[in-house]
Amino acid sequence: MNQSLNHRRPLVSVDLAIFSMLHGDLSVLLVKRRDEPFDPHPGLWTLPGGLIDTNLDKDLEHCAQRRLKEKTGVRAPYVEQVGSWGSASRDPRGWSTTHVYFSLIAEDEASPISGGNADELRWAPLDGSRVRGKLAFDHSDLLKAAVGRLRGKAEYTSVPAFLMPAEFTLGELQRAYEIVLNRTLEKKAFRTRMLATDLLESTPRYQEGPNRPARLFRLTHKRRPFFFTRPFRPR
Amino acid sequence: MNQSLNHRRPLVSVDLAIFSMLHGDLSVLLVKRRDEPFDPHPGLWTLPGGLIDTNLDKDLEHCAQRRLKEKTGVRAPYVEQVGSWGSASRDPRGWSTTHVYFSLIAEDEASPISGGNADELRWAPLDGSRVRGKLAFDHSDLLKAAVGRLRGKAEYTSVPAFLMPAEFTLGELQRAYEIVLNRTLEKKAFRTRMLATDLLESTPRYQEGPNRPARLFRLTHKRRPFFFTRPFRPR
DNA sequence: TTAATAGTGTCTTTCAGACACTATGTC
DNA sequence: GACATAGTGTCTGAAAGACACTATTAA
Repeated sequence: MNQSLNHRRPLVSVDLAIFSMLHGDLSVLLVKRRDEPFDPHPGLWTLPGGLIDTNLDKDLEHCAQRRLKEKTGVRAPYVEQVGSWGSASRDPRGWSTTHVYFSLIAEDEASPISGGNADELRWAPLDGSRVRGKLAFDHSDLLKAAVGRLRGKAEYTSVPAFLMPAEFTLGELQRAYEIVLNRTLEKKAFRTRMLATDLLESTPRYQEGPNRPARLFRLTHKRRPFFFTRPFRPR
Repeated sequence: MNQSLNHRRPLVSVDLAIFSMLHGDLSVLLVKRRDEPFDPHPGLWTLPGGLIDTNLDKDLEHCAQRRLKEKTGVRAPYVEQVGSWGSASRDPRGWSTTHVYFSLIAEDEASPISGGNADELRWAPLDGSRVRGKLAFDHSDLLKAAVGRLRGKAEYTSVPAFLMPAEFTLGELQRAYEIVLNRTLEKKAFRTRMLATDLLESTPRYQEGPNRPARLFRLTHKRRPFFFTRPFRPR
């Protein structure tokens, strides 16, 4: 037998940074680790995920979708791989690797968290690239990378549109971008940019309010995000 | 003991797409698999890489650098993670994952391939995102993703500059971009863009030729690539 | 001189930014 | 009417594109 196959094999897991926009905050879903004797970091919060199950999962994407469904009960409109991490030290149980995905869930899909198992779940609002409190393992780093990717994509793609509920106004979409980017954007430029894509379609409905009603839009059935030719002006 | 630790562990490897510009072709370094009894795909070519050695490697980056050094004998000026792949079917020996990195080697560093072990190595010129001939495992897909990343980065970053030798002319740099992007670029726009960065510094030397000598430039000691505010115009 | 590539001047085009303006609802 | 937010008209500005022009070498 080939000697290299006898190398000690690392642990392999998939972790998810599942984002949603809740009460005006970009938030990420966290799971509390159970208090069990041989578990490292019992009681600490982590990104949802876990070891690959070589019987259940046919590939990494599939594993990510399975975990997502398990925690949120929904199929996310957008999932993207952020990257992978692996080292001898990130998990006290030994050499381990993780494949990190981020996904965006619409605000109105985000509430029914659970999905079957009784893990303790919590939506944590982001403060910059961090949440309050310490995360287990290197999950703060993973989260930071995922938030960085989302912010980066917000500069020049339509990715944040996947945070929106079924119907939404351009004002709401702009606010979502502003929260992700943590800066204000110019209204006209934003609207022109968004309407130039083939991603939004106008509905015949309006959102009523204490002032002029706003046109409701919905996403067309494009799966892929739109890439703008220029980023928003940095400040 | 936690049951999940008893899951069968996947194989974990790191693979590298090492690019260089050779004789006017963007080329990638390949290794020939040895003809051994239990090895899958004996005699086929693959991207260099291999299983993580949990004794030697402290993390994935370190493993990538070690493999790179092993094959090329040089430390690449640029290494970037492309992503990770994993499935039950990509390796006949069982569930396996790989972490893919791409790196750029200057033309004048690329010749002394070897580095200690006597693997059969070859620089294969790229035709689109492929090389002539079949690669083992899913390495054609990994290569395609790595080439796609390099091309993508060429649109709006200075990344291809890391393909250049110690001193080079702006014309040579433009040709490198044109080969990577597989289209011509407008000279003035290209020069203005490149000189607006703080990446190039003028040397007092010129490259002599059968016509007007061209100023030689070198890279400043910036490690990070420069991100331009707009991509080159798509065609 | 010619051939060839290096390098520039300058006008056009594109699209984001700024910002004032109008529109339309509730109260 | 006031107020608030929706939505537009239009000028400015920054950087790329086009392309003709000049510069400098060898032969």
